[in-house]
Formats: sequence, C-alpha cells, structure tokens
Amino acid sequence: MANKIKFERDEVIRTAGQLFWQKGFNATSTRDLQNAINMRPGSIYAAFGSKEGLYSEAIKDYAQLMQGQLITALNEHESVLNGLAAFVKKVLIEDAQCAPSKLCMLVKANYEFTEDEPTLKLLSTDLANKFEAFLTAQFEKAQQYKELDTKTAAVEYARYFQIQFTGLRSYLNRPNTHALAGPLIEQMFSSIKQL
Amino acid sequence: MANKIKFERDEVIRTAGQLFWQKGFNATSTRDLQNAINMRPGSIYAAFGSKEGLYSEAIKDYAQLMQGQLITALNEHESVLNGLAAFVKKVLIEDAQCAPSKLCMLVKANYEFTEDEPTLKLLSTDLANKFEAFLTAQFEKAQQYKELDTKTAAVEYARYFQIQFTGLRSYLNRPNTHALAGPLIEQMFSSIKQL
DNA sequence: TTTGATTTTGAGCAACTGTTCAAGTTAAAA
DNA sequence: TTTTAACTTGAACAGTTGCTCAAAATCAAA
Repeated sequence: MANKIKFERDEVIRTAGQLFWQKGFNATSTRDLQNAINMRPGSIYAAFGSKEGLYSEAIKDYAQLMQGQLITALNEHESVLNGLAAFVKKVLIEDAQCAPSKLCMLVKANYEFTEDEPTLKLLSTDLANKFEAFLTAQFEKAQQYKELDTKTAAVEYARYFQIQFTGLRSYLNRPNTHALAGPLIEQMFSSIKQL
Repeated sequence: MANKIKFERDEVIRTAGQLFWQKGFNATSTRDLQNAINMRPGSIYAAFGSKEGLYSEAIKDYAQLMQGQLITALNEHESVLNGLAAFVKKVLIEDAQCAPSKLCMLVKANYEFTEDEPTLKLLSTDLANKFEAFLTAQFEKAQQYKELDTKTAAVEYARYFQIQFTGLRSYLNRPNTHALAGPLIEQMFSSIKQL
C-alpha cells in the first residue's frame, strides 16, 4: 500500500562515502552528493535527515569496511603480525591507486572536525577508539602465540601500530613517495618487534 | 603624500593563521577573518589579494615559526638528538595547552587540500619538503657528531622522524591522551636510535 | 479500477560565501 | 591651506550553501 524505495541504501552510502573520503566533509557540497548518488534533495533528506546524517552513515560504513579488510588479512595468515603486515601492504600499496584518498577517512575526520562540530568529532573519536580496542585484541593474540614479548602491554603495541600507520599514510600522501612504501612498511614492522 | 597603513602586517598574518590553524582553510570564512583581524574586506583584499593569499602568508609564517623553534631548541643543546627531543616536548607538552590545535598546520593542510586546490596543495607540499631538507641536515650533523650510525642515510632518519612526529601528534589529538605524551616521546627517540 | 499511503521531484528559500568598488578618510607634500 | 595619492570603509553583488515542501508519481491493497 505504498510507493517503494528506488535506491539501494548501502550502495548510496558507499558512493557518498567515497566523495566524503576524497574531499572531506566541508568541501563536499550537497549538490556534489546529489550528482554522485543520483538522488534529489527531498529523497536524501527523507532517508538521512541531513548532510551530517549521511556523513555519519558513510564513516561508520568506512570503519566497518576497514575492519572487515583487516579481519580478512588476519584470516589469511597464521601469524598475527604477518596478517597485520598484509593488511598494511594492501591498504598502502594495492589500494593506493584506486582509493579516493591515500589517507584514512577516520584520521581525516579527526583532522577536520573541531569543537564546533561536536557530533562528528565525537563519532570519529569513538570509531578510532573501537578500532584501537580491536587492534589491542589482535596484539594480545600475537602475545599468546609468542610472536611478541609480553613485557610491553598489548594496548601499547596497538598505540604504536596506529602511530606508525597514521604517520606512514600521511607521509605517503606526499607526491613521489610511492616507491618508499615497501621499505617503510618493513621498517615499521621491524620496529614493532623491537618494542 | 598618502594615508598610512594602519595595521601591523605580521601581526595580522599571525592572528589569521591562528584561526586557519584551528579551523582549517574551508571552515574559516572571510567574516571570521574580518572579525579576528579587525579589518574590512576592502583592506584585506588590497593587502592580500584573496582568502588564498592570506592563507598562503599564514602557512608560510607558521612554517618559519616552527623552524625557528626547532633552531632555538637545537642551539640550547649540545646534542642534536637532545635538541630534537626538546623541540618535540615543547610542541607536544608545553604548547599543547595554548596552541590553536594539537595538530601541525602543515600536515592539516596536507590532509585538507586535494587536486581541486592545486596552489595550496603545492604550497603545503613544498613547505613540508623544505622542512624535511632542514631535518636531514640536522641528522647529518648528528652523524658527524657520532650520535647516530651512518649505515642509515640521514634522509631516512628525517623521514622516520616525520612519520613518528606526525603519527604521534595525530594520536595525541584524541581526547584523554595527554598523559601518554611523555612516554610516547621517549619511545619515539629510542626507536630512532635503534634505526 | 479505485484508493491512499508512501516516495520522488525540483523549484525555491534564507543564510552564507568570497569578493568588489564607489565613497569617505587620512596625512604627506605643495 | 590646499592638493592629492594612498588607505579604509561597508553596502552590496552574484554565486553557493544546506535544506524545505507542495505537487507529482508510484504501487500495494481494496
């Protein structure tokens, strides 16, 4: 007894997310979004409430997608550290060409949002903390498997990993640095083992 | 034979820079700037040409200020590594409270600008490269003073330093992480020495 | 085939954006 | 004191922004 929704919600969120990831929240206009997802303002606002609402869905989707990629990489390797390295290589080398940005969308959010966008600042912080918790669990596993020393707490490994990963992505965002990706990833993991 | 300029150019650039540093380029409106520097549009555009022009001056000023702080820290310490550590501590611990942002304005620029802002993207890249060159020179000095092994090239030390520093600042931008600053800086420098 | 709840459309609003420029103000030089 | 080039002012413009809402389109149920 009604008209049916004519768009695939997940697909729309994914496409909008690609734009947001590339240009950031502020630099993405609602007209940009309308064109990208091929929806008129009325439909967008009926489905997502606001530009902020759509962005929220998009960044949550991104975080879930990333965690999914990490889980896949971990499943494909016996060693936790090898799984983590495979994930980092996939993101920084394979996906680097086709992804909307070389930077992590979560970190980009962390850079963009200040106290005058409290909702989105909080959301990005929350997603980052959840990712850290997931990483910590993985490093605990690595310690159980005797891959890493237990003198350093798992959460410290997780922090160190994120600092390395974020710093590395930021550096590789500069022009003409692609060739450095491989060696710098090696360096990253050898320094993790030395922690 | 004229009216005199009534504003201190350097002071205006500094104040505008603080706003840009805090909110980013896109989120800072020209009205925000007008209020902050207490100038009317006509004067601003006569002096700086455009919002981009003012931002350019501001980010160049920031880079120079930072390099000045680093030089000061290096002069106050016999050891290059101790000088670098003092600089990092000053930025991440002392200045962290009062600075407009916990993040580096150059890196923030690197995160914000895409190919549709080619001028500012290029400028931020250029300033980052110049900072790397300066850092490389310092690590060369550290090697000459036998503070660091010469097996690793100075430019690799400089890259590693930047990756650590950027990653660390990004991490410390998260809420409730201030207490971690000290230990993480120690960790950073012990890992540099192990490189 | 009609009904009616639901979704889609897109013109358009009010606020904000970066920027311009004619008019006013200033102060050194004549 | 007058002149005049330089600087400041702020109203206003044209374009963009996020968003609304009445009207049109849609389709399952009656």
